[in-house]
Amino acid sequence: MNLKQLSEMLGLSQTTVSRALNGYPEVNEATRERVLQAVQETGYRPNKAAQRLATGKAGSIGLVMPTAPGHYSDVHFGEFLTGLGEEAVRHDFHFVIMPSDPDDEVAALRRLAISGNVDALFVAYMRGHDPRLPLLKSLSMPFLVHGRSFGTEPDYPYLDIDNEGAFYDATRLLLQLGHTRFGLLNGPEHLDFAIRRRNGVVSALGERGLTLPDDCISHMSMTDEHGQFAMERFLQLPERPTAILCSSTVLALGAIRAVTQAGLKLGEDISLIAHDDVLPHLKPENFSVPLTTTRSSLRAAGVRIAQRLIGTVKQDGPFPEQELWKTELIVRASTGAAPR
Amino acid sequence: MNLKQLSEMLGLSQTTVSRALNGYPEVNEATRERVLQAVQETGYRPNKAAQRLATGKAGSIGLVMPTAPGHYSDVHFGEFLTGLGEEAVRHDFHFVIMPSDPDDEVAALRRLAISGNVDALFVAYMRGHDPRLPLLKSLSMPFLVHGRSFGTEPDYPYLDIDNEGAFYDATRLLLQLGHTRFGLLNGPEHLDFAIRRRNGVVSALGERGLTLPDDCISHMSMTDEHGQFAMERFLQLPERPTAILCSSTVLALGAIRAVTQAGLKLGEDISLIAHDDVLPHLKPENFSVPLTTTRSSLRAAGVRIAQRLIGTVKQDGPFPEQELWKTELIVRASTGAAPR
DNA sequence: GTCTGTTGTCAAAGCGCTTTGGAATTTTGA
DNA sequence: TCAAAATTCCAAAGCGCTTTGACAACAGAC
Repeated sequence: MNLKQLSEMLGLSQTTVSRALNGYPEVNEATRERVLQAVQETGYRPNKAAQRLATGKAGSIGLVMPTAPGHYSDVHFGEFLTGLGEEAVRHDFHFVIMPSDPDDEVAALRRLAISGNVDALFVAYMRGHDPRLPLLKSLSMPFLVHGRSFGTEPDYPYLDIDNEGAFYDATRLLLQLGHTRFGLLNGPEHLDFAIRRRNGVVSALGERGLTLPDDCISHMSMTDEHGQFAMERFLQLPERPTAILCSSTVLALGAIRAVTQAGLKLGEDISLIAHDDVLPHLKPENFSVPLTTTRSSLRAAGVRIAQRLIGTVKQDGPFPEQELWKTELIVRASTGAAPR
Repeated sequence: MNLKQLSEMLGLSQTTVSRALNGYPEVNEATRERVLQAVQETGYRPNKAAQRLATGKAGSIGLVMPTAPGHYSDVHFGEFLTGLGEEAVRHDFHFVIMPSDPDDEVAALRRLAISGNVDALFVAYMRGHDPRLPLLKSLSMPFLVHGRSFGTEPDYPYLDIDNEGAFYDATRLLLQLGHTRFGLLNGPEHLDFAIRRRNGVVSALGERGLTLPDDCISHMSMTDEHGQFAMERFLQLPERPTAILCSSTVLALGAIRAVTQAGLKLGEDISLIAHDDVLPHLKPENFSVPLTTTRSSLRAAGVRIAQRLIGTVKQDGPFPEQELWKTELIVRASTGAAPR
């Protein structure tokens, strides 16, 4: 069943039927009703390829999925993708995913762009001085980045959370509780959010004349395994930290295991604040000691990004080019006064 | 730059240029060279939408990605996807991914099929009596399943590994080593592979007149967390098992942590065999006690599945409809004679 | 010299949709 | 009442590719 057949059936021209379906105003409401009715009955669905050819819009957004030997396809990515997906489905958009070795992302992104299969691009896992940015800017295709790229002029559309502010505030809270020795369990060193979070901590400490020693910073991909391992190292330091900042509740999971196994009490011997991406299977309030967190929903970010991207493609805009979301600092039981 | 312009530039017809590019035999080699040369210079790329419209092929395969509240987007899925991706890139195919709540997969699959964006469908995470199978069969679109569906007539194209055989063999090995009390750390109960693996164990035990008590079977999603937790429970049983079968090296990671923390020695007090999907970040030979495993590369399965699916779409076939891969049983240090 | 077969090329007909530029028809305003 | 404006619809021209059917051009066979 195609447009031609449908329109013949209705005794209308293809034009009118097409317009009725696409919500153009110049078609009589009664006629539109009749068309919609017929669509229901016949199960007509416009041919996507033809639509694409005629409109030049693919109805899809492309993204490169980092996945390669050694790369942990992590829960955070899945959660974010869910948000994107939720919104995409609503607009009958879809994703084209190009899996790629993280070292080859620029090339993968270019392939995706010139493949002609996507209207817009999305990138995440931003690094400092990210090499994908120049490519994206040169591509004359809408794009949106999740996060930012430290060290690059912020003249591109992004959605980010205030990582620096979040960790600055968290650090301040711990300082107010009397802590002086800090540890930071962070994401991979080259990633933008990790850089900014560290800066937040360092800057809050600096205001009190404190520093964050190198052996109290640990960069790693964010699995609970790594969290445990890194925390164990912290605990063996001669002057072990009493206050821990943690880039993910997943890391915190492991870190807390280490704390418990060392016979220490969370919230008493060790205070910990984790960033909470609102992963549905890992609620900070369900930890044996409920976790103090900085919160910002990764899924909500996914939804918003899909909205903006799809809006741009459909020219529904205008959307703000750049958004910086504040995080919430939620105090629970994992933070307490510094032990003396 | 489009076909028309290119052909005018070359003084050839669109037909000839098109044929030259698509490898038709009826075009002079010299002409073909000339065309290829021009393509190089101009950077001409055929418009995908037009190709799709003309050929009716989208050049893409669709899959539903389970991702929802409570669903762990696990490493196994990422690893498999990488294999699919590797092969897809080679053929200039791409994926269309529809994220979906696992409870809504049938609907998601249907949406994907009728979206007109894909030539073929792929499904994984098969369950017993999987409700997607009837849908797929009714859809008149090529599809391929990874795994099988226990309890459904196997009259659909699949690629699976011999899960039952793998766990049967592994159990036999442990029996030969003198073990009599077994534990099984398995994947989610409703999934096909988990069912078959359990059957393999039960059947090998049955031959010796042994059984697998209910409290020695644990079904869970395959994270190391869960592995640790389940193993801890096993260790507290009055008659604790000495031989453990484990559905993933990820589970094994946690299980071994539990074993170690209980002060037991792997390969002496407890023997363990895990199934190894060849996850690049988790090599069984690098475990503190190298792991005895049944091995089958998930990524290789991805590659093969992409091959078959793409081949089917391009009518390159014929491919065998159904493939059952044997696993390798590789003995390392985590298995030893039963303690007495 | 005609006839059959090959080989290399082309014009033109789709593929199924959107959109442009009117053309009918009805409503409005004076 | 009639011209102008608004409303509703249509025919036809693309979008950029593949593929069908036909046609020159040339070779070798008779």
